Amino acid sequence: MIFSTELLKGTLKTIVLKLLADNSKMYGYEITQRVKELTGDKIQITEGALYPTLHALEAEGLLTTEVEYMGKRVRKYYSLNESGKARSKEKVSELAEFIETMTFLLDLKKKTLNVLPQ
Amino acid sequence: MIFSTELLKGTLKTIVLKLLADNSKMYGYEITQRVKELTGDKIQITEGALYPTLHALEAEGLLTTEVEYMGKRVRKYYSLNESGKARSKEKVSELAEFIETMTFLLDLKKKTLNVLPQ
DNA sequence: AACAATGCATCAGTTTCTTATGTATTATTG
DNA sequence: CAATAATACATAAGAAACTGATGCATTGTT
Repeated sequence: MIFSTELLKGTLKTIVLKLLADNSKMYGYEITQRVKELTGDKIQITEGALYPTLHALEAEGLLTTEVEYMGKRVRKYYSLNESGKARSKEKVSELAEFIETMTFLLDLKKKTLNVLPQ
Repeated sequence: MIFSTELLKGTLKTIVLKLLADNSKMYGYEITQRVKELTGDKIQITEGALYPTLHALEAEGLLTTEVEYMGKRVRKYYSLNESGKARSKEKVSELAEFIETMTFLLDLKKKTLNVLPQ
C-alpha cells in the first residue's frame, strides 16, 4: 500500500529531522531513497516536496549545509545544528504523542508490555 | 499539548467515519465534543473543518442524514450507509498501517506482546 | 440583562503538498 | 554507441485540507 498522500502531510519535516538526527549528514536525494527503502516503498517523498522543506528548515536556522562534488555532479549535504537537534526531539515527541492519541481514538490498541531499556 | 494542526490534516475524515461506525447516528457539534472529550482536549475539531467534511462525505454517498428539532433548534444527524461502513473500515486500516510505518520509521517502537482477542 | 454554550453554515487566506518542468551528469543496456 | 534510467539539484502552478473569522439563531447560566 502506498499511502494516500494526505496522511503524509505534516509529517515530512519530522521525518527529515529524525533522519538527520540519526545520520550526521545527508543529501536530498539520499533522504528520498532512505525513506523509500526503510518503509518498503510505502512512503515515497517527492523531490517537489523535499527540497522546499529542506530550504525551509535551513531558513529556520536548524541546518548547516556543505557542498560536495562527485566528479562534476554536486551534492548538498545537510546537518543539524544544536537548534536542529532540539527541534528534532520536539517534533518526534509531538508526533509520537499524536500517534498515541490517534491509536486510542481509533481503538487500535493492542495489549502492550513495556519493557524498560536496561 | 494541543497538536500543531498540520498533523491532523488528512485524519479528519477517518476520525469522523470511525465515530459514525461506533455510534449509529451523531450530529456535527456532538462529534466535535466527543473528540475533545475522548482525547482530553488534545484534539479539537473546528467547525470550519468539520461541516465541510461532513458535506463531502455525504456527497461521496457514504452518509444518510436525518434532521431533528430540539425545540426550535435544529440538529442534523448523520449515519453511515453500507458504503460508509465499508469505507470506514478501509480508512481506519489505512491509518493503522500508516501509524505502524511511521512508528517504525521514527524508531518509536516499544516491545509489544500481542494478545489475541478471545 | 449579559454572556456562554449549543448548533448550523460559509468563506478568504494559509500551508503543504502533487505534478510538471527544467537542467545537468553519470551509469546501464540493447 | 545511442537511448534510457538513475542521480542530483531546483522552481512553480494548482489542488487539497485546513484555520480563523464571521454570521445567524436558540437555549442555558450567572
